[in-house]
Amino acid sequence: MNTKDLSISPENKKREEKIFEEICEFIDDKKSIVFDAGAGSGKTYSLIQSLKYIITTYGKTLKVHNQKVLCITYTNVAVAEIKERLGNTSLVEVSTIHDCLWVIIRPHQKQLVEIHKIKMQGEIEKLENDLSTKIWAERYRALPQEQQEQLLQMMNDKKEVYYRHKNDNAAQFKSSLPEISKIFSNIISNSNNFKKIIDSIFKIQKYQATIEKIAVGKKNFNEVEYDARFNNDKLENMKISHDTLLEYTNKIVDQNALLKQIICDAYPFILVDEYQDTDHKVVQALNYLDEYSQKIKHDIFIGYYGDVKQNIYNTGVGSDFANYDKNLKRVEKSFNRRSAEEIIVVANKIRNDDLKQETIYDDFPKGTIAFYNMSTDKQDFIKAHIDKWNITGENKLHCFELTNEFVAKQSGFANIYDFFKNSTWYKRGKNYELLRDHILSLDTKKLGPVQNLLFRILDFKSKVNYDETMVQDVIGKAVTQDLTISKLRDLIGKLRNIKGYTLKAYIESMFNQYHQGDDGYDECLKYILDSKNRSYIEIENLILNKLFLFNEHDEQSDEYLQESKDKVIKFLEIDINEFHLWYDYILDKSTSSVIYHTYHGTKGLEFDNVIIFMSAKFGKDNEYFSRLLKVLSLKDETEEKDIKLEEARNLLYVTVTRATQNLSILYSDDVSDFKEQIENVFGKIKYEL
DNA sequence: GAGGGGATTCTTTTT
DNA sequence: GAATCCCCTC
Repeated sequence: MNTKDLSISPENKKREEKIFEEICEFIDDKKSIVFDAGAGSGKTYSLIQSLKYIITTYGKTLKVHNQKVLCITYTNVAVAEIKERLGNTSLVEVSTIHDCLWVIIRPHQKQLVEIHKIKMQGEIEKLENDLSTKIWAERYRALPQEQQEQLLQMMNDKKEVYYRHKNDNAAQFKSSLPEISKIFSNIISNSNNFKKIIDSIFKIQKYQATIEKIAVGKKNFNEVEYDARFNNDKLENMKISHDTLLEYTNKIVDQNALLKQIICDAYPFILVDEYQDTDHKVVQALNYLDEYSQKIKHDIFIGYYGDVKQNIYNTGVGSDFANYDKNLKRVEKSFNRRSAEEIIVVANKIRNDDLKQETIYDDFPKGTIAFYNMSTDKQDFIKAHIDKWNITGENKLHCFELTNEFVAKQSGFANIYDFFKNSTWYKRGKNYELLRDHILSLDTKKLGPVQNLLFRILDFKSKVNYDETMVQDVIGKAVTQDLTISKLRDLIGKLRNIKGYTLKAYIESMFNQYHQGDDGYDECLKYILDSKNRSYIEIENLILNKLFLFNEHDEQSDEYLQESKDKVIKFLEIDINEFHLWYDYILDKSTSSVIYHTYHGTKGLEFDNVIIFMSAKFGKDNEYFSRLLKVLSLKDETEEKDIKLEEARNLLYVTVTRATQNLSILYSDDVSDFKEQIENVFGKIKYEL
């Protein structure tokens, strides 16, 4: 939808300007605000506008005092977008919350280490408490003291064996620890509980040792480090992750008056993008700052830009925001610049607060919205809509699914997804959580190691015939020695000669032409693969090792070995077109006229034609959406704040407001209990196409 | 048929 | 890593 040609009445223009003026006044008065703007209202535009106003009005003063405007966002993508839209300026520091906080607190190592110590002491207490209260530690508790100590001693001796066999099946695990199985048969009989107990004890030991090392001032233990790469703390190694960074910041800012003053002096203007997604702790820390700045009469301006109803992750403050600073001034923007009237009306009903949007345009084309309830085949449903909405490669259809697995499968690479999902590595413990990022992340840096290798090959394959810069890149990096023109031509010919209808064939073809000492070809392979492997079988083994035989200590049975090998070969023999679809998905450049997304992944985006596939359940919750539909049109949920309900409502709001022109929802489960509720919001339910 | 223990199965997203 | 499913034993 191109909104450039649409017209806005002078009256609406004036009203919109007035909202901006209101913000400017609060900026001038250093009165902190929360700017609530619904979906499609141009919230980011207002944020940029505010930043520009601050620069033009206060730029000189800021420069003189060596001060800056701080703009914090939730994601790196948002940082990039704001930087681009804002243009070049040294007066504004745009950064993610975590980066920014770390820069601020990092120099205060003395205090940080102290906080870190207290944190570990707290963790030890928690673990000890678990051991003395939790059911899984019942049998450990029942042991007399000296036996507990004996177990501890024995396990410390067997530490290596323990970790080596921890992931074996229960019988094997037990037999790897024969003495324990004999003396402590009662405890180890439930191996899962046993592991929990031992892990807790080991963790306590580690923390105690680290506290000790801090006390004696051991090298490497006088500094806390923030490691953004992992999601878990490694407290014993003085490493913290995202959440703990916020926790420490919160403590340090609260405790340290001087630091508060330094921040207030350095950043008299702080703008927070998508405030509803920021963590409780961040809002709390900012709150401390605001209060403190008033106390010392160095008023600062904090602007929270966002929309409570678009809080779809349970990590953000969301509607709890209202509980923090009751003195915030509220600015609302109720114009919509995105969608057709029909969609705005429904969206207004879904968000059950008092923010009601209206279109800013006089002549936005008519749209459609429909709620279907039937158990039709999804493909038939899509086909019907392709006709109805004149879907083509230019006018695409965007379908929303709840899970990544569905998206992957609908997008045409089910076999690839299933291969990784069913591999041993991704089934092991917490690795399961990495599956999504490793296969589907649009940020190629986040792909798994195997996926990354395949991606490199596919990237080369897709570019070698069309993209001269790619070829030059490969060749350029590759050829250190001088090649004659004819040899260079040979080399390019060879690279373009790599072919195959499966990855297996393609990789084989890649190595078939390889002879040691080949002019440049070896260097090319090195550049493409970023590995030393120079035969198909080595690649096959690499995948096998990463996904099935990763634990070098494991002695695997022959059957397991054979089975795994077969899986890898079958994987590499998948039609290469499936890999192309995967590749296109990763790069977000699918040529298909039907594109799939997860609900959550569409946040911030907009599409002309949208189908939302919905069912009662989501994840482990069998009534995730049916529960919401039951009360959909009811104004008040105040009886008691229902977090799950709120989350589902926000998610529905976000998805519905993505559509600009045409929207159909297909709900596939029974609606007989809440027909009226649905029809109050979406109009008559349709039972056939 | 109860309960103990093992195996299998999962949601979304970001830092 | 927690919840649930599933199987075995008494």
